[in-house]
Amino acid sequence: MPRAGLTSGAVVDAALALIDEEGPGALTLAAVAARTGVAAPSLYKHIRGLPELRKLVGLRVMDDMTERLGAAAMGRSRDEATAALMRAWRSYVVDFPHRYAVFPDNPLIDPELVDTGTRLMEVILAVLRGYGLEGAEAIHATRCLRAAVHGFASVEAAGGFGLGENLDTSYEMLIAMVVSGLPRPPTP
Amino acid sequence: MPRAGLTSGAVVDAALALIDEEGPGALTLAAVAARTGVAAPSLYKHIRGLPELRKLVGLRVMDDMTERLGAAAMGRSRDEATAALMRAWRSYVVDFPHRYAVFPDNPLIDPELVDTGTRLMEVILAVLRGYGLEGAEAIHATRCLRAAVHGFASVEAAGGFGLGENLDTSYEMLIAMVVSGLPRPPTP
DNA sequence: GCACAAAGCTATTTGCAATAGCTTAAAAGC
DNA sequence: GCTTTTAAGCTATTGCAAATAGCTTTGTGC
Repeated sequence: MPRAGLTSGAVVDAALALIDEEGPGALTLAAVAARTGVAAPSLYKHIRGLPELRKLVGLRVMDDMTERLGAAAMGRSRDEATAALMRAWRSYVVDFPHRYAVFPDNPLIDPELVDTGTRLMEVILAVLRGYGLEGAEAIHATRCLRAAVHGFASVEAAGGFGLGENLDTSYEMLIAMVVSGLPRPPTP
Repeated sequence: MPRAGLTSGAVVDAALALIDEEGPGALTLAAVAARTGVAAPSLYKHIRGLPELRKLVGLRVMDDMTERLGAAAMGRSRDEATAALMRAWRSYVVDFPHRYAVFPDNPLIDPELVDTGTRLMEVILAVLRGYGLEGAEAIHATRCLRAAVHGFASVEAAGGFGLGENLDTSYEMLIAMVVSGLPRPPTP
């Protein structure tokens, strides 16, 4: 029997493809094994089990988002940067609706996620530093931005907005809310 | 063997107690059966299966929240009502953190949830009507409010806010953002 | 060319949801 | 007050997916 040449990265790839195609509920070891052309127990040579696979998938999603958000904020500052960041966040959800559902719940608590989660949070903090926000005020503002953006994204990813009104319009209103609601220390 | 005298309501009660005590992951038919003093297959006399039980639990959570939110908004209007509504929403999460995690993803899409979901949405719409908001603008504003409030609540319920800063302060900032960002037609 | 680590396999166990089909408690009718 | 019937409960069984144990094979390094 020829060797499949799997790596844990390839297992995560297959898991993501599965999630994209059939939703988070389709992520089973049996399905991943079938897709990678291997028997289910063989996966344990690369991952410790389903919980770890979920964690690895979550890490990949966070990394991808960090890259996108960083690119969007790059070269902009203040309101421009905030709006670009928020639009990039949602665009990830629009591009990969199922993937967003496996975004880890508490990346800042779980020790195995805290590094990656912090890196993502740093992108937000960097944008807010453009307003001169530091310390506690920056934390509160980050939480507000995160809550608004994640709330919209998670509802949209779940298909939870019922009525037919344009979602872009709603989101632009949310962006305006956040932007105008950020504390504004005097510009020197 | 004495009869347990179960009803579907009692099954949902047991499910909620389990979720409160051990988290959403602990909701299994086996556990519910043990708690109600009945063999697992007996539960099927009252519920169609685990998916239905989850749905019933979700409905109860939505109903409870609707009651709380309605009571909070009662007798207030405009900014007062909006702030009270938002505080009541979060207070539910603080009181029942695990329960919030089983709040249905898309209550406005699923035909079996749409009535209850609409009733909840009506509470928000009623508050926004106090600003003279109608039609599309009311929909967009409702989505923003919902996104902000649900985003904060779901992150907090999952224990996802890492740093030690005071959460009440963060939330008051979010309330201020939303309140000041709502469209304001001229008061007659 | 051989030794050994790693990648793969089959077989098995465990936990839970779900179905089938039987038994008996309790309420409704006479 | 006895019978009839409905529905609440049971045990036994099936099916599925994760996980573990232990064997086999492939490929690399010496």
